[in-house]
Amino acid sequence: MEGESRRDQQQAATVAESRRDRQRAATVAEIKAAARKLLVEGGLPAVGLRAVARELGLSAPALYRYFGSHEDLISALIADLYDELTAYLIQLRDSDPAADLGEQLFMIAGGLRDWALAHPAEFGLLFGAPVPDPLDPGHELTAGHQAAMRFGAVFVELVTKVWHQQPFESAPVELLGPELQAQLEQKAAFFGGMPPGAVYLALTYWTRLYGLICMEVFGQLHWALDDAGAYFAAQLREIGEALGLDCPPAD
Amino acid sequence: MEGESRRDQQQAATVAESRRDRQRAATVAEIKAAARKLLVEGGLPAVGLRAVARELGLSAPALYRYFGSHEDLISALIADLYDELTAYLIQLRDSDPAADLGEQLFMIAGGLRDWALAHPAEFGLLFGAPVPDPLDPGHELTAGHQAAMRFGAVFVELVTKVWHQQPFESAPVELLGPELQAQLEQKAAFFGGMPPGAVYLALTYWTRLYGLICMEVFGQLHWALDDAGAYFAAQLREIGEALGLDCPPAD
DNA sequence: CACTGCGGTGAACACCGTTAACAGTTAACG
DNA sequence: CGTTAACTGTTAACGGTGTTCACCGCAGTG
Repeated sequence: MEGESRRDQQQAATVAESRRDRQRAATVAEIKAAARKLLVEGGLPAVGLRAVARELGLSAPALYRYFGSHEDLISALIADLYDELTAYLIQLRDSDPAADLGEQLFMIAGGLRDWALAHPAEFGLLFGAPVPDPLDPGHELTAGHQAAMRFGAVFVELVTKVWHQQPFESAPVELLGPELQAQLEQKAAFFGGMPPGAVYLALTYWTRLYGLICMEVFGQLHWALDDAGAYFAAQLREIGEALGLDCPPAD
Repeated sequence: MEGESRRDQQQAATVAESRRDRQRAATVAEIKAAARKLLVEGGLPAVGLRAVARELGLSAPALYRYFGSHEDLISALIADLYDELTAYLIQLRDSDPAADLGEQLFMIAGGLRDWALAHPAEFGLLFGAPVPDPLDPGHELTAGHQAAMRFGAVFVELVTKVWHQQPFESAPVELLGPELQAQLEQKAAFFGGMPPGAVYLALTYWTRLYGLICMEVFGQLHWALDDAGAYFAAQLREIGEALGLDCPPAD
């Protein structure tokens, strides 16, 4: 938790970065790169301290100069992966200047699936592991949590932009019920002031997208479908219609 | 892989179960019960060979007389958990003789969620871990796989019964597209001869249910909802409507 | 009876995360 | 400048893991 308090203070006070600091940052990056490589090659259990250390010709205890524990390393890795995924989706979203908001929504949805299928181990680490706690104890925000929020914000922001551009039909009150209505209303600010029925649809979009990708990556769909790609596309069209988007027809 | 070949052959040949065999089966059950207990108390990492052995006053190597490896024990545990979950859902489904098929579908959906929330560690073990392979290599069906099929069959069977009783409106061809249409048609036999558009809806039912429960159990919904119960109920009503069921209104 | 094999043991191997004690380099300060 | 402190690395060691081996006692059987 307090691995290098003094260094952080100094770094916060003076923006100056000495040679030591630069080399240290480089080593940290090298460690995370090695951990990432091991994760890709052998999954999470392959990311051991000794394995990472061996990857850059160090001894295992040396890593404790950079990370407080094995768990800290994994957490840092998770945060990095979130950021990488977020950057990838943003780059994908802005890749086609002619794409409207709806098309952008489709693009990042497909992009998330592509990334998940291309990096199953990383995806499982980010989304398959149980998130420890929301904000119950001292609401200590892990770097991973913050990165996860930045990631989710990409979707939330885009959905709200879609709604503000052309409000889609909200889910009816009879469907939600009073309790859910109240909960959604409470979170309205987070969704750019959308009404509860619209927040519900935005949440549905995310829930279904997450579920689909999870099932496919975790191989939970093999029994029913040989190639889940077409199914994913159809589901995406269905969700898009609910958001008032004109979806491209099935090819 | 071939832990006790001779014993299996003998057991297959003669149904007679000697006292030894009975005691052996009892010990196996005891081991799995201890493993289960440790899983509940401390999650998967708490299920160690030495810990299990300690639970019943044995040495760790003794367990190798009953399970070929730690992984085998976990696999057996997974299979048992699938069977337990399946039994629970069946019992729940048949608990109310007055319930029609649609109500039964709601009951097992809610039952699955309840079980998942009550046993998050077990749920993560069953559905959060990546299923190794569908049937690519020698399609060696693990006991866990078979148990998983029995579990899934409960849902498939009930959905098909619902459809045969009162066919719900199939998803339109334009939504599916030719490729998905062909894939679904191929799997029609598995779904009791339902048309592709109906199989698609049945699959959607399962996909959304899985995604919802996964997200909630893995804590991936905390940022948006304080209590996911109401959201789950609304989603269930929405899915039920797609299956032509008259859903109870939100309370 | 002798014999076979099952169920158990403790010792040992290789690995893991982690800590402690120690040494060399490097930056900072009087 | 020299002294000192911090930083970065080492090796040794502790307790933990899954796993294998050699051994041993006892039940069941020919």
